[in-house]
Amino acid sequence: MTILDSETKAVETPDDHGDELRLWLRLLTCTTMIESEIRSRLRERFEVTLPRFDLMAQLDKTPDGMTLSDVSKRMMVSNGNVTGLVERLVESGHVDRRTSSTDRRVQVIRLTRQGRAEFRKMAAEHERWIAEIFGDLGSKDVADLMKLLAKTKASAKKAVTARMA
Amino acid sequence: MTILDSETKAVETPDDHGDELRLWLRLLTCTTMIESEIRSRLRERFEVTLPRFDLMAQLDKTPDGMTLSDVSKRMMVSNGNVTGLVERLVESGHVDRRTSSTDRRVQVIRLTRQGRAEFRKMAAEHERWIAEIFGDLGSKDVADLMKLLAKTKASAKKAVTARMA
DNA sequence: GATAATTATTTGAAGCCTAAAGCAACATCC
DNA sequence: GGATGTTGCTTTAGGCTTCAAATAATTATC
Repeated sequence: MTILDSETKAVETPDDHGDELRLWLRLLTCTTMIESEIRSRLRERFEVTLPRFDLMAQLDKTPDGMTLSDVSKRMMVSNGNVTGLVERLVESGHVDRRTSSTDRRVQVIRLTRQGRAEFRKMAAEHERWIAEIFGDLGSKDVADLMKLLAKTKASAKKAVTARMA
Repeated sequence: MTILDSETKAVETPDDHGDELRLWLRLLTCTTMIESEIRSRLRERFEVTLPRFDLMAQLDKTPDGMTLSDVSKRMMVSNGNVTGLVERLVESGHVDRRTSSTDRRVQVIRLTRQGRAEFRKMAAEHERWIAEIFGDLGSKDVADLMKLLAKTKASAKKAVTARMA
């Protein structure tokens, strides 16, 4: 709802937040579209799900392994979620899980040799897919988007923190 | 990996797609953070989930009701998913479901009076939350982001279409 | 060293989501 | 008007996700 002020210039009412809402919907649509495309391709080409791929990506960065809690924090998902995810990856032979020798509560997980080899192949293709998907953006677009999203992220983080306080 | 060309200007190797990958991760992080904040608030304040809220938003726009297939298309989720979602909303009294009089295969769903009243309250707060979350962005930022995301969406859509062909 | 508090993980209940198979009702075509 | 195909929806099996409760092991406290 816009009104015209005395100088006949469009002015928004104090509590019109339609622009932000539209921005949010567009952001969501965009992300969802890309994410579902990535899911489809991972499934078609490698018969792997995105959560599994993400978990393997974390493990690929830490050859010495991680504890389940580490994974949970890094991926920002619940502990119980990681338990099940790891269970299935152990099942399929991609991940090795063993109890820590110094603390018997702790499970240390690593990629198996096969898991690492497969992941590397997937990651390489994945990177090409992303490049293709963002292909029509020039390098200035990419830089601008990075900046604006950084600002958005900071703004969102502030709102999250404010609510928690 | 960047190299320096004869004029000492940074140039990227042909197949370096790191920037796009970083952009994608930032986009994903940003969206996920906002989405999970919205989920939390909906749950805390109204004890409602995001999928339910989204479905009610669709129904609020069509007072004459929609068929399950309509909902499925609009929300871009599977038919089976909608069946379950609607089941729970009927259960909680927010949605009314009845078989079409002209085609006994078709289920027409609408918001109940109570469902509509509750949704309106939720939607108003939701809009304020979004405004708060994007609060640090100026109106130029918002406009720029809209434009860049439109471009991104178009680029992604092209990649999706190309794969399907 | 026993008790209490903390930490790491698992389990269970519930919801969300998909793909694929199945069922019922409608539409078409001869 | 009966066989064939299509459409709308539900069901099933499986995976992902959370929260909360339970277990087990370690650390801190006295």
